[in-house]
Amino acid sequence: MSTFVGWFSHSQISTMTKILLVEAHAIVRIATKLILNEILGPVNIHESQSFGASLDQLASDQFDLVMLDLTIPEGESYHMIQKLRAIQPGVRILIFSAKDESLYAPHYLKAGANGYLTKLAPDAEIKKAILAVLNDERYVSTTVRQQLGHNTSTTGLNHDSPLQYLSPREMEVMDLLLKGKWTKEIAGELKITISSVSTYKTRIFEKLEVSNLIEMFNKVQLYSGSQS
Amino acid sequence: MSTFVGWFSHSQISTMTKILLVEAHAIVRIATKLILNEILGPVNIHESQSFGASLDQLASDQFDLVMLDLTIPEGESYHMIQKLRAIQPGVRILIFSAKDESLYAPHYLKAGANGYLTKLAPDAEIKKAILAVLNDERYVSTTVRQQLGHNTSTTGLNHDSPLQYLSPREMEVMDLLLKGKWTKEIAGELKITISSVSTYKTRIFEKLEVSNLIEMFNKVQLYSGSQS
DNA sequence: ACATTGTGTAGTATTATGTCTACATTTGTT
DNA sequence: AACAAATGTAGACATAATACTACACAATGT
Repeated sequence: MSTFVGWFSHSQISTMTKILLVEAHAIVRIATKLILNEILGPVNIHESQSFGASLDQLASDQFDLVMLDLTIPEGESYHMIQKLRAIQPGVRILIFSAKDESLYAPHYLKAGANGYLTKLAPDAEIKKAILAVLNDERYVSTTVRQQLGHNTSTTGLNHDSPLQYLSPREMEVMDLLLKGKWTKEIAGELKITISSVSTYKTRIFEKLEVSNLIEMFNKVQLYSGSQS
Repeated sequence: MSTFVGWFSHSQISTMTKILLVEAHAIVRIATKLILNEILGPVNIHESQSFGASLDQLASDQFDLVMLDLTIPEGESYHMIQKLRAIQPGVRILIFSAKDESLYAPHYLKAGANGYLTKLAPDAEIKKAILAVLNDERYVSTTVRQQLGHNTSTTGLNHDSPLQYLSPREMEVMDLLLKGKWTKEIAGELKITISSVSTYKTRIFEKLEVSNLIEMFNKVQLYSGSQS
């Protein structure tokens, strides 16, 4: 059952490949390590169970790849990409998340991730994604690839996720809103005024064509089955 | 690194232990199988990627244990317990979910689950949970155990939904709230003052033990079952 | 290079909502 | 029957949220 695929091509890396798993769920880390060993052979894997911890690890060690879960404790949505890159500009970042890819992938790719892999992906797809990113290719599922291609408006019909039209900041606010945070709380968390949060809220509602939280909840739920 | 613990005690089961993993994420299934093999030795594992599929499998095969993720496609919150038991009354059910245990565990235990294991649990805890449930013990984390102990008033088999404690008027207001109506609108519709609506809202939140609309939404979803 | 749209951010005035308190009616309980 | 708890309802007052408006700066289109 060993599916050792061999070293990834163009192997510029002479020392052992070093990978950081940023993932709070032990059960996921276990299987990920297994898969990494299957496709890469002996490999140097470090783990973080919070985003803060991952920053520390990046600061003290050079990594080839970071596999990043989005629902990590201390997570800061798309800012995480920037913060990781601020420490190691060249590090490859593969998002590995349970959040619906068609909803979130475009945003994270835009923010600079090298790939977005959903946890719904089968075994083979996971391997493909890891190898692709290690070879400096961008990884997205075919679904998302089509989605990204489509929305360059050729057909009047686009049944893409409405979330695509949200700006990064709006996205961030929406996530917090979806967690049940109130305006004031969000303002504090993002260190902006309540007024600004209100503005985002208004714009989000407009873009999503909803008029209240519940409708928004339903609309997003529609596209994003699960995440917990 | 093999942590084979041996057969679980009181092994009434002569044939090979049969386990059903109801889990949409391949990555989680992989590690779970690994762990099961570590603690139980050779074991007969089946997998379902949707709740519907799991019902089919239960109907055609006898299982010792079902490990059930709550965010499974076609999932129906706590009704799933009843439906599984309707097919195999004696089957042990261990919830294995990423949802916050202190919020959800009590409800699922009341609904009849044999244990609630969070995906945040470390390796060792996962093993403990599986073995406990296979030995017909109820498994909960120590956190939740304390939580359950606290409200001794509810300790007595009260396995109904908190929605039952709402008065008719409160129920009415809640329904409107769930439709996204705002306070003012509800007041108009029910021909009472805004102030009264506010009072109901407060009482509803108290009874449901939630602090905002989103939590309320989730809680109600939990008890009033399926739709998607 | 210039015009336009999108994005991040707030101030202020206005409006909505929540909190605390209160009280008359039911309803439930010994 | 007698008393306690739950229910339906509000007023006064305090706090929170929104609508407008505005503006700088980035991104994009022509």
